[in-house]
Amino acid sequence: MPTSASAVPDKRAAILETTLELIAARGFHDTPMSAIAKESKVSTGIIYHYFASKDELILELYKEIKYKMIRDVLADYSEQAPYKERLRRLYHQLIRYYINHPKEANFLEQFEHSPYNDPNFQEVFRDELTPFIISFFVQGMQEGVLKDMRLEIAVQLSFGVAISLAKQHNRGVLELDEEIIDSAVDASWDALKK
Amino acid sequence: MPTSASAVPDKRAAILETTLELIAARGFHDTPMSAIAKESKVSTGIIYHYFASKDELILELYKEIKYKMIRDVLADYSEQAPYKERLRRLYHQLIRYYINHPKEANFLEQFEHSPYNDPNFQEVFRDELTPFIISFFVQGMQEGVLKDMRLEIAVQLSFGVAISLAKQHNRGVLELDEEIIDSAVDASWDALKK
Amino acid sequence: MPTSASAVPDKRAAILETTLELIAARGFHDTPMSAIAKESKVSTGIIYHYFASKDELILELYKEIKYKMIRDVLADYSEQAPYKERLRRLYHQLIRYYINHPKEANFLEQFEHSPYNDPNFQEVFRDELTPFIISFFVQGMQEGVLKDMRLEIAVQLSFGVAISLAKQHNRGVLELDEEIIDSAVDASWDALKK
Amino acid sequence: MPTSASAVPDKRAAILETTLELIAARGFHDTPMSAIAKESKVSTGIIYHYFASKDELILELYKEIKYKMIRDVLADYSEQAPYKERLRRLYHQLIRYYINHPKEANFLEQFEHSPYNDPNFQEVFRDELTPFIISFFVQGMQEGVLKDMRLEIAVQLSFGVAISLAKQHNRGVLELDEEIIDSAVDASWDALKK
DNA sequence: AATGAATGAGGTTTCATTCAT
DNA sequence: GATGAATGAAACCTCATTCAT
Repeated sequence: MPTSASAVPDKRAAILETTLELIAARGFHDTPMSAIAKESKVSTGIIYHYFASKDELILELYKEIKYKMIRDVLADYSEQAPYKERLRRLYHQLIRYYINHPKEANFLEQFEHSPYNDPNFQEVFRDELTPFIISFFVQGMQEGVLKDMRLEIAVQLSFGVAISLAKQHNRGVLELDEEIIDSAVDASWDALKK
Repeated sequence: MPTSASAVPDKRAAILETTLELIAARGFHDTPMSAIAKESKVSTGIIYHYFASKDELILELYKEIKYKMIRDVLADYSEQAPYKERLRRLYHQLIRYYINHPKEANFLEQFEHSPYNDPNFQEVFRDELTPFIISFFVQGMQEGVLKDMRLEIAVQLSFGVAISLAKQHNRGVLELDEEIIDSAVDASWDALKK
Repeated sequence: MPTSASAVPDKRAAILETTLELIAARGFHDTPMSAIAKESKVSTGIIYHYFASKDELILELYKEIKYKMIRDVLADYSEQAPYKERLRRLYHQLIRYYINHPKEANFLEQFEHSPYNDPNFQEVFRDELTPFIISFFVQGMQEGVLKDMRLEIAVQLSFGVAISLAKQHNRGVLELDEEIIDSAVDASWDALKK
Repeated sequence: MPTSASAVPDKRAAILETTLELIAARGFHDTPMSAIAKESKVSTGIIYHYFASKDELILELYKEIKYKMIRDVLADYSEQAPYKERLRRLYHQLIRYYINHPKEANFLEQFEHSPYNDPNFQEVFRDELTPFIISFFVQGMQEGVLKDMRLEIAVQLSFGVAISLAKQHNRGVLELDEEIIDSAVDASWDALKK
């Protein structure tokens, strides 16, 4: 009998962790609930105590990972630094997160390119990153340091590129280091700056 | 009794077309063979006459679409034009293909972010686009018109951005036109050029 | 609410029993899992909870029946009786088992003449009857009461004949009684004795 | 275009031969018509030109093999030889056939222990061996050279044993030679003779 | 005679979910 | 909270048979 709170195994967390691992390794279509239960060392029944359905479990996992990622990436952001430096830090943070959390990165990619990521869901889902990014680029344009261009283009030329590079690093087809990342930042900067 | 070739119902093609439509609309995990058969107006059995398994069907569909895309995108490419113009044309062709073939684009995205796209498969798969793109950027750097940078970075700053924009257009979150595309080309060009 | 153990429906046992009945009546190739499920009054799914596959189910059934048969046949065996008497008792017990368990007998015959009975399986399968029979005949030869002959020949001249006769009885082409069995024992004895 | 009769491939014979091979190797339940067609290098359709159904094909194969076996076994039978010698020759011939035709032997065993061998079929099937064997033993008893016993017992003590030994030889668990066979004949003879 | 594409019922197995304990 | 036996619809795939050519 456990006598301290910490001795209670947090089944909910174990289920989420296992789900992440299995989907990262085998994909949505090869991750049955039975495998999640077995790997988590819980019964199938208890999963339905914590999550209404498999879809709810996956959606919940997505939310938690996405929020954690946003928190991480924005952690050391400072309004004080010069604009390009702020871009550089975000760029690095984004890549760092993807590289340090390959399973999470893989899951996010799979999710966002699958039918789970339907419009209804994204409407309900409160993403705090998008408004931040919008204001980041709007601010740069208003300050006259960035070209006037569609925000979507600016995002892809910077963070979109960062994510693509991190994905290639995780796949093992491109070895990133600080220098290479900085060269990408510089090139992106050339694309964005007035 | 029809005697023309067009009267021959090409079941194999019908199956591939239906598979594309269903996966684009509903995703891998919601596209059973029974639905493909019904929608194609063929029996389930005949699918296995043309394709050894569901996986084979999906892999074959991927190959056919990818090859067609490559052919389309490279169709009007000309070595004669100045370098930036050649980039611009590829950029536009890529976007045009994605916009004119939203189902194919969607399928490619889903496939390439799913476990179907495992290393074993890509090793066997003969992609003719990658070598072309490599030589395109290597040439630009050797001519001194492009910055020296990792090819992967150059690719993302140009074609990666193009694809991302086309995807957003197809999702309805960004309305692309020639002018906007050209502004993206210009920004990419600033990123790449020496 | 029933509280006795007998109220617990032993689905595993029901599945095995039904499988035996159906295969005895209709053969391997006409005994689908769906029929086993329906006849056992269980869902198809639960069969796979107890048995990994149809083959596993059949193999398991074979093992259980074979072990039970061996136990039954050897039940009243006594080292005390004279040699011929011991032979006679084994002969009778074997026939009795086959006659009293026609479904089991039929299943064993079908199994042992089918590809299920491949060498790999028999190697793993621990048959306790074979070593017993070997020592039974070796002992008889060492005591000088039996002719020296290959064990396989001795086995067929006695127990092989017993089984064949029991099978014919079960098929209704030969009505066995104690007297007829004893006449077979006597003839077998003439074949074996020195 | 074939110009001689011998150039015409005898598809019917090829189908029967392939069926024999496949069933001997893989069993009834793993020998689909498609495999028979492929291995025979004919179309599936043509099988139905020669045989009304799969069951007909198998029944026909059984008949042909059984008749050939009977012809072979009885080939050198002579009423002239002394009784025990006649028994010995039949014994050897039976074993020789089984050993020289392992696929046929295997097929016969599988067939006769499967539901294909139902009473309706055996009633229609004109087996010329059974009447021969009956008269062989009846004659021996009438001549006073054999014990009076049920014919079924006599059959098993002689030919039943012979077949069992041949089967064991084919399975590789018992190496038969003339001497061993003769020792079995002698033992059987002791069982049968008055 | 011969082909082999085509059918579709039915085979084995999986899996999200429920529920008695 | 927790278990895991149980359900049954539905998944993928097979296969005997047919039929237009």
